[in-house]
Amino acid sequence: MAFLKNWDAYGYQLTQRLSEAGLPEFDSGTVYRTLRQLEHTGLVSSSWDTSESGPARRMYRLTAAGDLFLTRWMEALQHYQKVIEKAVSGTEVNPGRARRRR
Amino acid sequence: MAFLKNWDAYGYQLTQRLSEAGLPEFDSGTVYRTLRQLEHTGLVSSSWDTSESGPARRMYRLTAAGDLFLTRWMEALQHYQKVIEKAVSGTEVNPGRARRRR
DNA sequence: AGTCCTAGATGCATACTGCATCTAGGAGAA
DNA sequence: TTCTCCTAGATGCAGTATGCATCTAGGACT
Repeated sequence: MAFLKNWDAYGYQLTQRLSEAGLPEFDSGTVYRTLRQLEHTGLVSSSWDTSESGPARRMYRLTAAGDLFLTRWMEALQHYQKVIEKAVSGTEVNPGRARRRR
Repeated sequence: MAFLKNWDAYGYQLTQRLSEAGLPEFDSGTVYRTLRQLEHTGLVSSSWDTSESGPARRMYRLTAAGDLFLTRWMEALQHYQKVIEKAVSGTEVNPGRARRRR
């Protein structure tokens, strides 16, 4: 979804952008299915584009809901990363063991 | 794995730490299965702990390989986050369209 | 004896993924 | 013209992963 934020795109283009961006090769099958599902959920919308030559393309565009979702998701991602870093850099060793009795 | 970095732990404890840390509730079934799999891969090692009362617990500990893997994984995570942020903040609108002919 | 908590494991149905394959439009070469 | 290749999207299938519920079992407290 991040790759749709400012650039509307169609699926094939997305798979290329993703791999060019060095992301772990997203399978095109997964990309297409994910786009359809996002559309079903209302986070992206699509329309057929027959303006140029070649086979018809399905243009995808983030909806307002998708934009909001992406923002929230990225906030969550940052939050998780902080949590993970805190966990890794935590200097406590085996904190709070042996408080079993009640 | 981040939650094993400096604290050895057993599965039940991990599920608690994860939920206390505000991470999207990891299912205990998934946690146990994942630990077993990590052990199978050699990223963590385990031993039975019967020192305290209650049912026996399986203590998990990061191996050297696991430590290395975690480091690499966190580097990758940061990289992906940068890529995503770059994608989102990109101001280009529909770059390089219409270069289809060859 | 009965209930509750800790600790781990597993069965099952569903969901997701990678891989291969299929349709189809069109460009360029032979 | 015919053959081949590239773009574009979709789908079947097998393997894997997940969430949920359930099961065993030790021990504490009432």
